[in-house]
Amino acid sequence: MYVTIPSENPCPFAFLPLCGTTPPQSVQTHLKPGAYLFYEGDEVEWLYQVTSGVVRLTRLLSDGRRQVIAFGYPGDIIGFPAAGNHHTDCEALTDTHLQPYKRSILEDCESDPKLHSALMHAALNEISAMQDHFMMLGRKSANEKLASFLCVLAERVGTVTGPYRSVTLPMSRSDIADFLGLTTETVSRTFTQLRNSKIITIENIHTVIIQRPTALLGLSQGEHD
Amino acid sequence: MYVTIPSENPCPFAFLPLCGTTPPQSVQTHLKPGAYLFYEGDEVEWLYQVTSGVVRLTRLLSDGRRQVIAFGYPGDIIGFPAAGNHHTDCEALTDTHLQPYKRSILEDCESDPKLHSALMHAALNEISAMQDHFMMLGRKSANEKLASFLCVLAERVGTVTGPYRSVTLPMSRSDIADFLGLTTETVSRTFTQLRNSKIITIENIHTVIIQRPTALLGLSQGEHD
DNA sequence: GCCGTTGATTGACCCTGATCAATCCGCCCT
DNA sequence: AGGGCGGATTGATCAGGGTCAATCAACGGC
Repeated sequence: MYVTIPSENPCPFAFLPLCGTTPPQSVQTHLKPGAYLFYEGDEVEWLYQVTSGVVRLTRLLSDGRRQVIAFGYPGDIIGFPAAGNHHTDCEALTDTHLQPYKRSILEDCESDPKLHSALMHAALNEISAMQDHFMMLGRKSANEKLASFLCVLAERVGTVTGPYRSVTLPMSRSDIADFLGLTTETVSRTFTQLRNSKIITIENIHTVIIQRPTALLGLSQGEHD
Repeated sequence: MYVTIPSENPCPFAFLPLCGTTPPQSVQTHLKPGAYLFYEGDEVEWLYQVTSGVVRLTRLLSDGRRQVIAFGYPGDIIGFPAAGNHHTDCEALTDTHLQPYKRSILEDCESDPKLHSALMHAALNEISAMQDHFMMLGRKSANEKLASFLCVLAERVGTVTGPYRSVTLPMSRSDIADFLGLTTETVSRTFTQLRNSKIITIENIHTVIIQRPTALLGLSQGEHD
């Protein structure tokens, strides 16, 4: 999941299970929180579609700076190889179930052309979503970043609670910070600001209720206050 | 071209012409500086490999903020579709020659499996390079950004002039700024800093000579001064 | 050759968000 | 219940880079 440009009526996200084959015994298809699925540099044998739960993809700089590349939500395909290797670490944030696909399906379009094509489209959509994310990282303020993040999450995985929509945040504040190119302190302060302006309420540390979705959307697009 | 993590001995960039077929008459394969190849929202009919010259891919926010998504240098494939459409504008910065490939080759792996596979790999490499670029946009200082940018360019398209390596910058300062998530003023000041510390000399506005490549590389990785 | 235009550079100042540090809170353990 | 731990919040301060504005330089047109 990337922070793409949110809109009032985005095309509804389509969770498309690519394939219903039963996974081979040899592959991990369930992860407990904190478990790693792969590390940067590992050879790619499998791609995965997240079927439930959330994973986090990260990349590290030698001096310890970290960038969260993406969060993997149900429907997302993760593990695209470059030169045959993983270029991020992948850790489960919650109990996660995965549907594995052999990497060879990317290279070989004979054996399962339909799946091959589906993975190709997933890769192309990935590129487009990442382009939107560039805009967010390079050009948006802290306010806009967090507002955009919450909008996208609400759209993707928000649940309706009474008259409002609530969002569960399985990741830590520093995960959010490293995703948006901020510090944990700034993320925390920005949450507080949003709470003070009554745009959100913070039910608990992992649950946010969006009180004024239109205001949040406005903020995400650069309107002030 | 993205700003990937530079290293002392990067794998040499391979300019792989994907295919030698003569282009169909109907497609633009040559662009003059300032000419647009496509706009955001256009339907994708063709992908292109840049064979000579440089193009610029941009995305605009409704309020005018701009992000340069990538520069297209010889060897780069541009025009990957998402939902069938272009998601950036593409303008030529110099005289540019292009090798077009029918978009259908992405969807259909029957007619030209080799080319299909080559385009798939280009898309996968694109994803990986973009991940590196995330790190740069989200986590690097202005100094590091510009140093990284120059390192990558020197590696990719630098030419040897006497004992030094020089780089041609066909794009404007504000193109560089919008690529790195900075302002033109900051880009300009950072160039001046690099010049003052004798790491580069600025031959003219579009040509930089790298006097101390190791120092530049160090800066790009976060060493101070 | 001279101006006008456009992009680049430089300067002065300010503001957002980083940094450093001090609680605070929730949770687990005994 | 009490204590300890890690993450979150809040506060105080600072600085990197943005903003606004004033030259400067290159180039094209006449």
